[in-house]
Amino acid sequence: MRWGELKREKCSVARTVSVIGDRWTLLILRDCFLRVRRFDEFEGRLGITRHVLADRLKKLVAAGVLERRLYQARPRRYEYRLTQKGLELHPVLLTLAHWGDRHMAGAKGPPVLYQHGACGHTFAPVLTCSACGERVEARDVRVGRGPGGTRDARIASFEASASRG
Amino acid sequence: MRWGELKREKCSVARTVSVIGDRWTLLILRDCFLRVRRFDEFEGRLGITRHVLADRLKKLVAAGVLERRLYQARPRRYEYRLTQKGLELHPVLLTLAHWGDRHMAGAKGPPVLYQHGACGHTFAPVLTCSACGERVEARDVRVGRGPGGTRDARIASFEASASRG
DNA sequence: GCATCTCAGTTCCAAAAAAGAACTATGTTG
DNA sequence: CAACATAGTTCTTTTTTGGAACTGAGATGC
Repeated sequence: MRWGELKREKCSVARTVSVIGDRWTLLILRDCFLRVRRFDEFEGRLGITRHVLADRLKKLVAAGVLERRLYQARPRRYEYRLTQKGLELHPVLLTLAHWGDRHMAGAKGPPVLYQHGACGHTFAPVLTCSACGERVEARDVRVGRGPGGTRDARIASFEASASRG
Repeated sequence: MRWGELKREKCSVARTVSVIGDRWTLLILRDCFLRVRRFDEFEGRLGITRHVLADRLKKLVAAGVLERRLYQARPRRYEYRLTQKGLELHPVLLTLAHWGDRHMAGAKGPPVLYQHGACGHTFAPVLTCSACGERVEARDVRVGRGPGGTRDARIASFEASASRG
């Protein structure tokens, strides 16, 4: 399977992976959330080749995750900013970072801490259920076929017994 | 930068990406959460080449995300199962899938639905703050240097004003 | 007013990784 | 004994990446 074919898969993970399932893309997005916006700053921070950086930025713009915005007229210079669609990747990056904090950090502890503006506390991200508000555990999630799905031996077709949260 | 160098970066996103930042790896993990465990079933479902599949499984085992377990003695056959470390990637996959549901689904709607066993409802994952329990928004998170971090122009060194949740 | 600098790319070649298909190992089944 | 099953490995071709140099459009320094 090639990159292009992936986005045609009937699976939201596959489709998401077709956009961000690449190590450079994920690191670019990490920096976007740290307010990095310019080509040279991405290059300098990431140690990515200009070639690949240009390619990934182009793909992210095409996917609607970043927008290329003119910030200077003469000479024309562009920067890259997260769109709303891109901003909504925040939970992905945050859970990714949290897993790394838990499982890949050295003896000294996590490299960064996150502070929740609303309450002022340093926090860890917790995934909860939109319906009941309780914490969601891997073992306690059942997967069933949705309206846009096709048959899959691993996915039950439960008659959605319930409302959406 | 090569794959191997990535895990030495002092960033939890980079370190996590060094383990799962690859499209095939993410799709393999998706299937793991659907209880796929055998080489041939991964191959058949994913359309991955055996070569790459063997490589990715080996890396995931080396990273402690999967374990290779003997399930039949003669001939010796192994299957791959999520470890606790691997199970804790569930929030990553769930947020990934949710983003795809919101932004990449076709007109018919999302391909799968998630049911929360505890409450029985179909739900969407919501990221909340471990300290106050409220929803966490991208714009409302500040990043500061943690105990294992080094200087970074983009990361403030806030004197953690608060407890950890 | 020419050389140098800035920033956002593009181009070129060599090296690494992935696709695709066939082959191996170890046994079981008909 | 031939065919089947499962989990890989090996081989060759194609694609992607790394690395470094080059381009273009102006701004700045001397």
